[in-house]
Amino acid sequence: MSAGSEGRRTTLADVAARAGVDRSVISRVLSGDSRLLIRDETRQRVLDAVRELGYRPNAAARTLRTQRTGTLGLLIPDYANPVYAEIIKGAETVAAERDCVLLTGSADADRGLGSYLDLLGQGRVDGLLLAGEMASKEALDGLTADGLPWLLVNRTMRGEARHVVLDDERAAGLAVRHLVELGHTEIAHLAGPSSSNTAQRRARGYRAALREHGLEVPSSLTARTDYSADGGYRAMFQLLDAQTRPTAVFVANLASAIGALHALRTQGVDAPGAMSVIAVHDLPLVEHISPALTTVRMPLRELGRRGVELLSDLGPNDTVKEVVTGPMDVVVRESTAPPR
Amino acid sequence: MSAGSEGRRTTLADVAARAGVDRSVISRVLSGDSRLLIRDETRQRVLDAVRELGYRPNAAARTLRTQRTGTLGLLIPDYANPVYAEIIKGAETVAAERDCVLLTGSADADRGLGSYLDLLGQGRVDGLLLAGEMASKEALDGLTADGLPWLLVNRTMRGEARHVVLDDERAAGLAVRHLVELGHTEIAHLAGPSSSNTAQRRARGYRAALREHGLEVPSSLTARTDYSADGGYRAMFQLLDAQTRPTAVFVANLASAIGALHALRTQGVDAPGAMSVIAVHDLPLVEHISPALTTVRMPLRELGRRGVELLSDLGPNDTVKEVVTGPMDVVVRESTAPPR
DNA sequence: CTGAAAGCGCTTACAG
DNA sequence: CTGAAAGCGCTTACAG
Repeated sequence: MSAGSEGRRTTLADVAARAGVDRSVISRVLSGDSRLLIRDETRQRVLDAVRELGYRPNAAARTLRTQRTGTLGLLIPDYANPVYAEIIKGAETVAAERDCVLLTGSADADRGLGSYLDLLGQGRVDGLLLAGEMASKEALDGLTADGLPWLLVNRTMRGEARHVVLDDERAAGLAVRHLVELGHTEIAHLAGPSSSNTAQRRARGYRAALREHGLEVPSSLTARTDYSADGGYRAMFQLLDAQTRPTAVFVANLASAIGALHALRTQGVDAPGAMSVIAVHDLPLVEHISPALTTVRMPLRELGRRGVELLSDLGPNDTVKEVVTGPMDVVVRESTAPPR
Repeated sequence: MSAGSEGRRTTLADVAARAGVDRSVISRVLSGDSRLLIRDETRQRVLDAVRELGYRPNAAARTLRTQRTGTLGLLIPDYANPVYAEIIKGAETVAAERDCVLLTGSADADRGLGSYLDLLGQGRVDGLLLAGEMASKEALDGLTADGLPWLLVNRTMRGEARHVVLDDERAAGLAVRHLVELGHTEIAHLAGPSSSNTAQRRARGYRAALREHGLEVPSSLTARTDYSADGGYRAMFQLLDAQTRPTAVFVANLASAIGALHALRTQGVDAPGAMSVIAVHDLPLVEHISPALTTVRMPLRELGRRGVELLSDLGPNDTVKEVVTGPMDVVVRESTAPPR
């Protein structure tokens, strides 16, 4: 299919020669230029030549000329976190619908936003989605100064009005309500790291929901996890040592909940008999552990979708603050039950 | 830091004007051209101007000129599969070391290699890593015809000599040996999908290891999973219904093993008392489920690393077949024990 | 020691 | 209806 021997790719000039027209005509036919007046016969010759030669426009040349790359960047902290897997999927789907490439990369403490940007150089992406905690305010202002649109995904930042997030307060509220409706009054929170934006919002939602239901909010009922299973394991031990032991715990993420269940087993505390457990986020796996975990399912794909949609229409100096309103529901399984 | 008001980015011409030299001099200073003879004083003026203006080369222009993008593509079937998360991490690390961007994307039944390539257009990547089963032989030959180097990662393909894989046969052998050393003689296999390359190699390794230890290889002791937890759950039920119930099972991947443990609980079969379970791959999570899963830890990061290393040095017509020789070991936890 | 010039492959305003 | 020309921002062989 491709022209002759490998080595040189087909360019517009090749197609033009074959179709017997100027390069510019090929370009306009392919871009669907409406102001182009062309005989059907000529158009057909052009399209045939394109097909026969397997022509595909050179991305670098097009970008250099148009100053648009057709690429968006997505920076995440960790591929191993299934939360980001879902966000990526949603984002890729919309990007593909819009004939746009999504360039996903990871950054962490070692390799932060700065090193990612060094790699990207200038003009590799038309905009940047930043999911997670790795970007400093200075770095973001640097992006703005460079004229590169960016958008925070799944986090907010003081003094920056460019984010799309989920309703983490509401998720916490749903979890607490589920536990209250089961009859629980001593409801603990296994909170994520205080530096994490989602953790802050889930903790805030937890406290608000307790108050709303007329319950006290003793600080002894909150323990911290770093969002890992190990962290959840250790934090659950803390809760079990508290003055008054809770009968239920709202856990800020899945991995911590799995660690928490482990701690309960270790200590011979029956779940859900002596301790109900509900966590934010859902995965097929949690149906298969014991007890199967009750969760609050979050619209993560929708979050990724909206991220790309908003970023596509965002100028470098625009602002946007959006809370995704996708479906969010409590998936009741075995790990929650009335207190006994 | 960036020059003046946002809108136009700094180009070589801006830097040249500031430093009072020709654009070509700036370019050669930055690229470290050894044949460039330049006074220290001039060099310093150039570097100062670069720094003061925050100049970064335009990627598209450089690519158009050099025909190199400094970008490698990595195509995976599914971000939610932690196996690929590890491969990506290894690949990104090496790519960053080599000042190269890794563009990761996913393709599946709906959006296959073809649509990914359509998005990439021409000249977006210097090479392509393909991890998983989504590429047909025709598509690969198309890449070769286009002069684009590619490499299969974690899979082989008949008639194509361009892959880097793990030693799945050896992993299966280690698992079987662990079970044999515990005293098991009725060892089943919960195999991955017959279409999957890794699944085939693990199944082959399983059979070879049984024979090596002088054990029979009855086909009734193999059941199929689609690599999901649900699949493992269903497949375990099949094994439990077999004529002679095995005392141990070697499971082809983690998710299936978690489903299999669930099936055992459901049927009241004690693990490891009545059934030992060992699976390929390892994750922090499996330490926290009950029973904590015995696994064969695979050098997935090393696989990603080698993928990028090999691809970087690969011409479009070269061949390479490599088995990664990273550390691979049995992590003994609670799910395996002597038969009772 | 440094500069002028060509050209990578496109797109698009303009000319006829 | 179609073509000629300029120019996006680099790199590099060549000239002096």
